[in-house]
Amino acid sequence: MDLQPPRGTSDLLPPRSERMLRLYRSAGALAELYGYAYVETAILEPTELFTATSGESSDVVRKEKYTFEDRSGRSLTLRPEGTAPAMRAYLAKVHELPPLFKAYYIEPEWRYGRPQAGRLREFRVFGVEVIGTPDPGGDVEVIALADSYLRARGLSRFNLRINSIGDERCRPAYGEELSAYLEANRDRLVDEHRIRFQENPLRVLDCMDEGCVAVSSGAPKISDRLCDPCREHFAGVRSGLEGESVPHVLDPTLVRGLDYYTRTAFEFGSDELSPGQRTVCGGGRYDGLAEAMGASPTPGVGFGMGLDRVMLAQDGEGVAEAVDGVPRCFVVAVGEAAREWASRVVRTLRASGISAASGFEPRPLKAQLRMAGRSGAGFAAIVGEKEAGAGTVTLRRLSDGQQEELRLNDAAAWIHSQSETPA
RNA sequence: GUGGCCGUAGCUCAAUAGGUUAGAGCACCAGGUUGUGGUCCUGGGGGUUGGGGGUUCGAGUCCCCUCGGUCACCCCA
Repeated sequence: MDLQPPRGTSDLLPPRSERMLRLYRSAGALAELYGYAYVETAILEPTELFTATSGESSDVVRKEKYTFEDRSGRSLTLRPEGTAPAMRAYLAKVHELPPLFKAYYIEPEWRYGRPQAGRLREFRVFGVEVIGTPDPGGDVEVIALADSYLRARGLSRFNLRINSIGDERCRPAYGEELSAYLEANRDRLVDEHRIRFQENPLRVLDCMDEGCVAVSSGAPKISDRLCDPCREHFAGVRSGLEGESVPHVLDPTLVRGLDYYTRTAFEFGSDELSPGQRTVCGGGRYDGLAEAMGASPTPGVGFGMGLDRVMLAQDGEGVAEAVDGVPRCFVVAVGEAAREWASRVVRTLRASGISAASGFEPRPLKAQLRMAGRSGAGFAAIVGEKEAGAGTVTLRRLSDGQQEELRLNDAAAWIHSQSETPA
């Protein structure tokens, strides 16, 4: 039997699983500090939710859908992104929720494609959404939150690019102008775009093909064509970021891959990752999303952050996150007669707030001590016939071998009094 | 999804131009030390060479398919 997880998925085991849990917990803590509520949505959605919102021309819908039919013939899709499900869930319960709804989630998402490092079919995402306000303050807050999170996770070698891609008032006109321009220069575009630009001309702008780049550089810029409200909104976002001291650069070629985005688009990229997948966090405003689902207009802004990539960026920057899940004290039982007392020791330590573990099996003392050392524990509690008879426990500091025999009731206090950093 | 590279013990690797029972280090287990780990010594377990098929007297080595990883592209988290 093949023990590998399915292609493009990954198992997480210590220490990486511990680090990932750290990323989850710190994400939750930060989001809650900003006043965001935790939400969960179904991992499966009707396929239509994504085709109707992301857009038929988006890559997610065209070739990355993880789609199958259930037993009743319904087409279901493993969510490739979190915003549409979050908005769907919000709209379904809109009357029970506050008009300004700030939500965060930590969830797996799926995209079907050829996997490589930092690009998985199943990947872990920390996302936040501010639903119910068109104010640039919302944009600024989610961006500042992402920036703050990355820095708190020890990262510094990343940058933030932002752009405004307009809204339904100014984008269509710009799109036509851009289309006309691309049409006139189509012979210089890469093959794939000669046809495709008609579906969504904005897409050509972030193409890395030499010819496309050359054409893009001479193309009309959306920033020069924004309608007044969009221009004002974007100015608000930028000055807000200045006010929050969030470093960023304007990138007129930045376009989001999903159709529902309006106005603000942004991406955080890590210098530690391969150029092709350096994006660690992407997001933007989606004031048209609710309408795409047939609901009344509801503005929103948010981001999705790829935590697998955040961890890779940490690897690249040499960030060492503290590891949990290691017992403070490893209890060693010598001989059958001491086993009962040993489990009493384990219970007592735990009741005093000291994480304690044992090896379960009656192995030789040296083997158990080896296990204690391997476990990463700071201390070993040696319990044999002698201790069992005397109601004591021998505590050994594993960093230097110093040890002391104490009454069980004094053991926890003694460990607490020791240095917090066992070697 | 397109193209390239890679795949030998848990890990890192070795195995002359196809040639006998596929080796080593680390890790793991046991003993030396019947109550003291991380050092040392001795011994031990562990591989259908990713899987399948083919060529050959003979395949880890050559060919095909397949699975997986990886890099670039597409695109993004």
